[in-house]
Amino acid sequence: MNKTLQQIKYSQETEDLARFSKALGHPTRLIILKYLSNQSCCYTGDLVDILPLAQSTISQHLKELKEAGLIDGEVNPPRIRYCINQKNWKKSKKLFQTLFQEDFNFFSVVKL
Amino acid sequence: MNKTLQQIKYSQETEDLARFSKALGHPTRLIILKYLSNQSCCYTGDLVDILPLAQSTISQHLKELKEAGLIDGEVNPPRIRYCINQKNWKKSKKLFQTLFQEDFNFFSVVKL
DNA sequence: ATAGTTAATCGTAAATATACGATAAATAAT
DNA sequence: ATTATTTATCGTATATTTACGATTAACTAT
Repeated sequence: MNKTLQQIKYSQETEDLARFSKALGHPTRLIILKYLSNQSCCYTGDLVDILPLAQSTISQHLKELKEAGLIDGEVNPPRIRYCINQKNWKKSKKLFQTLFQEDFNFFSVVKL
Repeated sequence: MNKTLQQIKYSQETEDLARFSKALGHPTRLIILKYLSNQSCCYTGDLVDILPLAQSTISQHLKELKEAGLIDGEVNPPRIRYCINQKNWKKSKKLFQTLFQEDFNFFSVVKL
């Protein structure tokens, strides 16, 4: 007797952590984030110089990081200046810390 | 003048962190891991009872967590006992800590 | 006005992920 | 031996991801 349900309602924390994790789930995006957190900010072109990937591909990765909330893009024509979104970066740091805490109460954190 | 290269060689750390992140990048898998880290171990059936998903879907998620190295499955017929792989769990914890460190040297961590 | 620069977006192809039901395998219980 | 239990795997459909080149948009510089 299998259950069928397309949509599950997860807690906000679980959704957030999954979204952040997913964004971190590609080596190229990790490189971008590490670069950003070191340089504080950069332009798309800086990354195009560093990474052996097409400009459009890098732009796509930046879009995903932006949509996950991990970076911001400030228009500075004709370029766009990308920075880490400090608020969400800290938020994701906290969520990961909670996940890896030695002891936590499952039911206080996990709500389906 | 766009670059074209299908395969990029990332550092082992970057690959590992991306693999762990990707595995964490789905709410259902987060729930499973949180449950496991609380219960220490469980069977597939326990998760089928908790999660409103088909048994085959849960089995698939367990497979992904296993392939990422985050859990182990010990055959205990006809059931399979799943536990967190403590070694890799700690490893991923460390990798995330490094990622979120306030200050680190980009070039000491990131090697393309 | 024209040309150059920067970076997003579009169109597309291939691969991967997510979900399901059905089936199979392996064992335990009757 | 037969039946029940547990869980992986198969087949499949749909959605998403990842990559590319080409194009477009927005601005700068000449």
